[in-house]
Amino acid sequence: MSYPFAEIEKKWQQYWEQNQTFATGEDFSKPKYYVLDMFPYPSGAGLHVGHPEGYTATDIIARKRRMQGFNVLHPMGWDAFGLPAERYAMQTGIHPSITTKQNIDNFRRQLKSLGFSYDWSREVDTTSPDYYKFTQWIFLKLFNSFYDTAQKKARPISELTIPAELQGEAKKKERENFIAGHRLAYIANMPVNWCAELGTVLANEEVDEWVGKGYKVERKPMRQWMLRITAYAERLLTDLEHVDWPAGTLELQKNWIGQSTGALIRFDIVGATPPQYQIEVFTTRPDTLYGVTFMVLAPEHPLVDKIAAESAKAEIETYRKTTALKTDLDRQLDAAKKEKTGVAIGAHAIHPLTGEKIPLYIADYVLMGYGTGAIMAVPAHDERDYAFAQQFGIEIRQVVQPRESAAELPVTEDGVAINSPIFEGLKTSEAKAKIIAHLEKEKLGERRIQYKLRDWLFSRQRYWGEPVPVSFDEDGAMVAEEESALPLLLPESKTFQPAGTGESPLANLPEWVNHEKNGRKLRRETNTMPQWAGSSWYYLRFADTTNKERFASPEKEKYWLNGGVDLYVGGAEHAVLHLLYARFWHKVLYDLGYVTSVEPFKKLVHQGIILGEDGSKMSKSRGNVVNPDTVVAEYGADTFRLYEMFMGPLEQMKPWQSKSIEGIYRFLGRVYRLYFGNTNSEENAPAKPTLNAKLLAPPADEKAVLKVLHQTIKKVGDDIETLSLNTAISQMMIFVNEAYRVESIGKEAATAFIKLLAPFAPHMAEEIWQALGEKGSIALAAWPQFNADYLVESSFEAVIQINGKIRGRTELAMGISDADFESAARGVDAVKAALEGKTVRKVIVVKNKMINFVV
RNA sequence: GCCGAAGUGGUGAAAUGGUAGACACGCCGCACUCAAAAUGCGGUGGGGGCAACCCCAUGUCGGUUCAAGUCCGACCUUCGGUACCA
Repeated sequence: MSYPFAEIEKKWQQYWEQNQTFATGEDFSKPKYYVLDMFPYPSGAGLHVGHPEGYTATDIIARKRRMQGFNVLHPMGWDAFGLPAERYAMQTGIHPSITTKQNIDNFRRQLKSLGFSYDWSREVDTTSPDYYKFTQWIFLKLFNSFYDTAQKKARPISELTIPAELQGEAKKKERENFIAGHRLAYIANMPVNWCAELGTVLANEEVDEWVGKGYKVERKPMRQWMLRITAYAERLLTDLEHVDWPAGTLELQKNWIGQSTGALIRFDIVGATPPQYQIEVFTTRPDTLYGVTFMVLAPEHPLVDKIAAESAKAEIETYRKTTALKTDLDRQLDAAKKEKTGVAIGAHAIHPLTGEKIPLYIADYVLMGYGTGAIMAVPAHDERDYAFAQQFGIEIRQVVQPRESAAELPVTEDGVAINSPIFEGLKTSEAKAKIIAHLEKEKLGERRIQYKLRDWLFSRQRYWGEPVPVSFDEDGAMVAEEESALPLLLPESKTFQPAGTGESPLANLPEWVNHEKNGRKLRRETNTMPQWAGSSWYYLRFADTTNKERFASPEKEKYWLNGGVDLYVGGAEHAVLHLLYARFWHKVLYDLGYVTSVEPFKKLVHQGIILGEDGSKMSKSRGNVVNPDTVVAEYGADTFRLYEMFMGPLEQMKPWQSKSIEGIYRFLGRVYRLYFGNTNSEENAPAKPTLNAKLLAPPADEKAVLKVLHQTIKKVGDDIETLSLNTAISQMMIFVNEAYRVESIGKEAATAFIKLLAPFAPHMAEEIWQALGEKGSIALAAWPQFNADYLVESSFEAVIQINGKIRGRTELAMGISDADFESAARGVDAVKAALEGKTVRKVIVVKNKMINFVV
């Protein structure tokens, strides 16, 4: 053993716990720093080495901020609802709350063994009723709010303007439907992935897995809770300007929201006896309107049944059935093959400009969930429409002339409008503007901004989730739980199998489902919330975890969330959903006056994945998983922390290398022996190691020591700010190498250096701090100040280049004038020789660095 | 297909447009040791030369510049995300 880490680490972990070293400061006159990790799902497998990578980085910055005098909020919690615990319960009959608790205990033990400076008194658990009380409370806020499109914000549903024609007792039902249609939480029939054999709905991500096992999954409309995130599409997009996030993540969010500008155009249906039906389409290319030769509706488009010819109805039904059975994978394959299927429905629309009859089709390449679920097809200028037209023998009419006139159809790029009377000869961008103006004038359509973002499917047919606090009376009217009655507890249960009807296991508990309120017989909602719910607001709870009345007191919210979470670190796999959902909830709470910052997470960083030693992803089946417990037992927590930070840039994917851990372990041993002298073997080690007096003696060259010390103070301090922790560690190694070389560095430098090491290797730092005779914990000592004066040098090694190639070097005084620099350079023998007989055309001097002769 | 990130020694990696390879791992050597481990010290991109030194080298090909790993253009490869979004 290179140094007694086990003993040291245990000692200081106990010390921190007993002394509450990391209790969050509550003196609100001090500046705050809120640094947050994405909280883990406490799985049965325990922590793997990927978790502590981000946790160590945040711990280092949290520890530095504390030493800099900030109030630091650095908490940890558990995203503990979720499928694995429920699956396990279905197999074993053991209640998910029991396994969840065991897993949490294990995670907590592992995290504590790594010496993270969390304030453990602020732990949150999404499955605790004290916590999900407020998850349900936020749900009620969503349920009881609507989005005011004029003010562009959410408002209480009680402020919704009810149209005059819906007033009065006779219109009660219509009025309720109107209100329900505006709520931010609403019920809809949405196509979901239904597996009859499993008796449950599957998430998109799960479909492939089960289909692979031979199960049949179909798309089926089912009653679901939805959250109206689409109302926030524009703000979720534009507010990205306010955050400091990785460029790639911003791009992913933007793509996910998927804004496109174009036009909404209305086509009348031919020959309809009243009512006069219309098809609305969205297009980003209104300039191709003259090229429309057919139209396509999504197979499940509601208008199809109303306008289809009798003769086509059988074929339509067959087509609908086959598309319903198609999985997302099938659809992707179809798209790749560029083969199109569809059915002519025997009806026609009228072209709004030419009055021509346009045939109508249904085809599954048109999706009900995007735009209006119907398109105007322009085969000459859209690849999909082109493929369809070719297969069905439909006319292809070119209306855009591209720059390269030889280009083959379909031409999807911009060009000049042709065969288009109203805007003949205009460039695409101008043609778009002109046609939209024309459509608006003639009331045939209007400008439209469309988003890809869909509303958030918020219900799951699961037991292990937050109950939705809404009931239904015998007429189906919705009755929300009173806020004062929350939490609506998840009932005890012995079985966790789905009800088989597509309802959640809660439907098997009639005594819970059926209840009475004011003499009204009510049935509870049996679907539960998705796992995303609890994680969409936990960062707010950390500001005030014990508050029973509110998710957080206004004062604490305002203090800790001022400007949002200062630094949020977690995996890139959450770049879209979790971060989008949390931002959405945050904005709703902002609109309703419950939070004060526009965005929840100011700065975001993703740690890279740690691969197995073989360079592939760690997985049980490959047998390349590294367990942090093993590493801690063998090398200690400080080595583990330092190694993970030394591996490479935080954001980068990188393989685990057991050989390199040895190097870090050796470095920490070197630090230990530097301070405590060479204690050599275990037997010889004194019980209480004494300080290495030689190290603390005044240095022979104090200036040199102070120079490398202050270089290190600067480099380590700056690098922690940019989370370049690998190079911070390199600099500390340089300092230690230098200390070994000079043998004496003096007490001041010895003390300052150990403070720099403290955020990285806190246990050893405490041990040395104590040995140095300092009082209290080093975690609360003042961070060293950098002084540039010590870095000032009197001379530098000048590099002399000729035509950009190095031809010599010479020692020169700092601040030398350009002219002196040049003559000194010309005096160097090698340079003299190289310049012999050549004409110097130009001389470039980089002050205090180098000179380049151009010959 | 589209969007994004990245390609530097045997390996992990450093490098405000200004000395490419800091710091480590590994390897080689030396000291300590009967020996080994541990530890300490030194060397280590490739090629040439006794040497001083010289040449080559940051995925490929071009360009800008006195000067390019870094900026610009095209391409290749790898990894992520996404996918009939009208």
